[in-house]
Amino acid sequence: METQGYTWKIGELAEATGLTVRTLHHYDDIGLLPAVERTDSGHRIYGRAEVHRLYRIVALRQLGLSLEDIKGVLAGASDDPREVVRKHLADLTRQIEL
Amino acid sequence: METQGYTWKIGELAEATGLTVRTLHHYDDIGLLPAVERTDSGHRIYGRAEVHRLYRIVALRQLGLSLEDIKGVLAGASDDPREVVRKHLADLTRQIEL
DNA sequence: TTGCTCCTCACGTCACGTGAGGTGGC
DNA sequence: TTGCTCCTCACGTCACGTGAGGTGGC
Repeated sequence: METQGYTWKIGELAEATGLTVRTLHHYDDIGLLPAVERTDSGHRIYGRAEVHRLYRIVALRQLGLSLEDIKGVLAGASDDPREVVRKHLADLTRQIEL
Repeated sequence: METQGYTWKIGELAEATGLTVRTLHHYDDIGLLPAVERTDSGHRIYGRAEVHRLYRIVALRQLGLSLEDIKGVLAGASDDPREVVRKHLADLTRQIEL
């Protein structure tokens, strides 16, 4: 089965999002954003799904979620992501008010 | 010469700002916010000036400045702090646009 | 062949977190 | 005396940064 549609190399994805290649390596290493495929020479290949996932990662990071928490949000297909973010904000509020 | 007016212990300052005691220890360690005085038993004492300085630190941190840069901004009496922040934002913009 | 981009270690860094073990003031 | 807050090490953590040394495709 071949990868469909347009694909991105890691440098292109970094440029498009303003992240560094190292950051994308890190996201791959911890399983937050694995490359969908590797070329024969080991180069990471990303597809449409990965790009969409990355934009969600960036948005959630912006809200102050840890990478581990983001992984949880994106993994919970049935869980309401809004609930997780709401909980995170509630935690922060509680921390400040204590 | 005695410390004038109301003074804060580190725990009070932490509670008032929502920071942790450890964070204030760290700011003291790196010289970003030294306690104005110590009690005989070594407890840190903060005065009005330190509280004001801390609020500026928190605000600048919010803008994404590193603690080292914040130190620079707060040290430069004659430099225009707005210039530093503007430079920082310009740097970020450039990074994103590159 | 020259550049540019990609790769994998692997140590460094920044801003603290988190005990460990102990002292001090109401 | 009991609690609570404070202290100093000092190692750990999170999210990458930064070379070091090498390969690969246009």
